[in-house]
Amino acid sequence: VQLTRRRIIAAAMDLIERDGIQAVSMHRLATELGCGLVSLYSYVPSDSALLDGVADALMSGFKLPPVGARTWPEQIREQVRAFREMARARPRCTMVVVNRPPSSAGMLRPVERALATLREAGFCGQDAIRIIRAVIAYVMGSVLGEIGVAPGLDAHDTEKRPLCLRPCEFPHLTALATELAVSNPDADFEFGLELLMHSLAAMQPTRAAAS
Amino acid sequence: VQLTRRRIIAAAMDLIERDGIQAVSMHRLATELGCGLVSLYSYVPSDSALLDGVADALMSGFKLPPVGARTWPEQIREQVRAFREMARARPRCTMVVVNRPPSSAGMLRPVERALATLREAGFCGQDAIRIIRAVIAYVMGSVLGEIGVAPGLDAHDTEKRPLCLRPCEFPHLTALATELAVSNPDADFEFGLELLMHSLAAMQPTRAAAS
DNA sequence: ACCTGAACACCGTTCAAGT
DNA sequence: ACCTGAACACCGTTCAAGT
Repeated sequence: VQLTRRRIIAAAMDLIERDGIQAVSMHRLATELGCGLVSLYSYVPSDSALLDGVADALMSGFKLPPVGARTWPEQIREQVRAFREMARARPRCTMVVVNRPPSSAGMLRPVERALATLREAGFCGQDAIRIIRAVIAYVMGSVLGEIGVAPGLDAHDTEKRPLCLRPCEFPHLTALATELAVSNPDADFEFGLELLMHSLAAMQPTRAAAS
Repeated sequence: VQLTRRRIIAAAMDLIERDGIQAVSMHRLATELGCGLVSLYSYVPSDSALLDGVADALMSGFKLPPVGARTWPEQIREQVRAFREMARARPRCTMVVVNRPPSSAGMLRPVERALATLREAGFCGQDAIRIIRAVIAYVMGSVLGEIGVAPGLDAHDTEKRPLCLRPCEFPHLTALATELAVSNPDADFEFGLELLMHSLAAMQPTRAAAS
């Protein structure tokens, strides 16, 4: 079985998803792959480069939804939903992406696509960039809140005690405890997405003349 | 000089802000404080608890803007801007907060305040929660994108090469390279915030009857 | 009883010694 | 020339040995 950069990164992704990011290390990865520790360094120059590779691999495997004959707001919505689906399917690997600056072409492909969608809809470059940045911020923050808080993703499975609050200091939070406990991540995500999309739809430029 | 949990966490925050999160460790913290390594463990039970303490201390020090006689949208805006100011003042410590579930009362105080603002404005508990979650997602994502990408915040000062892209594969991104290079974080942040607030203002409930 | 030095099992990375 | 075992300087945490 030949050692490859591809194989190393795939093993790292499996390990991250199985045991958490804390469990990943060069030593562990080497034993997992049954190869010498030092051999890894000829394919992956460092720890940090390994995580860049994981982020790139994950985002490259992320299939953008087909363009089809949809309106631009629906195209944006679909793309954002697809990203969130990936986050739910591979939460721990996605956290690596979220915490890493875009360091490779694979991570920018969805941005390019969104840019194309918005330019085609008639937005100028400046507006398209701003819109994408806002949407990315919302999506990243949602994913962070949704899966970053999930149990076991942090170190040591810290038993999350319910963190009981003094009602006198937190009257509203304690009053809404039951509403806060039952959460519907899908509905919450769609709600915030609609807030953004509703304002964006109102911003839609009048399409220049013909074609 | 008495050793205190307070002093330990303050030293950790200084160290994080000065040398980055990667540089923080129990060993290093002990030498920084001039105390024995093991002494730390009587005040901070673990590595992870230390970071929880940092997150809590930072958020507890975060001064909410006074309520004054503003409208609720302006109150929300001000609170969100205040958080972002803190993020800009202490970027590395803020990244700790962003990557950690709300683990203490200090981190929930701003949420309580926002909940009060929205309830007073006439929103029901469910709506208030959803709104806050959406706003938090946007703010967290913005901060993550804005300061998480900043140089030197990651490990080893990875020389950020400009990541040049092939124009044939990324026509829009390369065409907009100059627009992407000059970024105005304040304006970008406000733009996205207004997208949210604009939709929220349209959602404002008709205030029930009197008083 | 209390505090902590030395120790343990890890980690990323390097380098010289092997083939 | 190439690959890698052993080594180095770290890390979090523990425990028994000191006061």
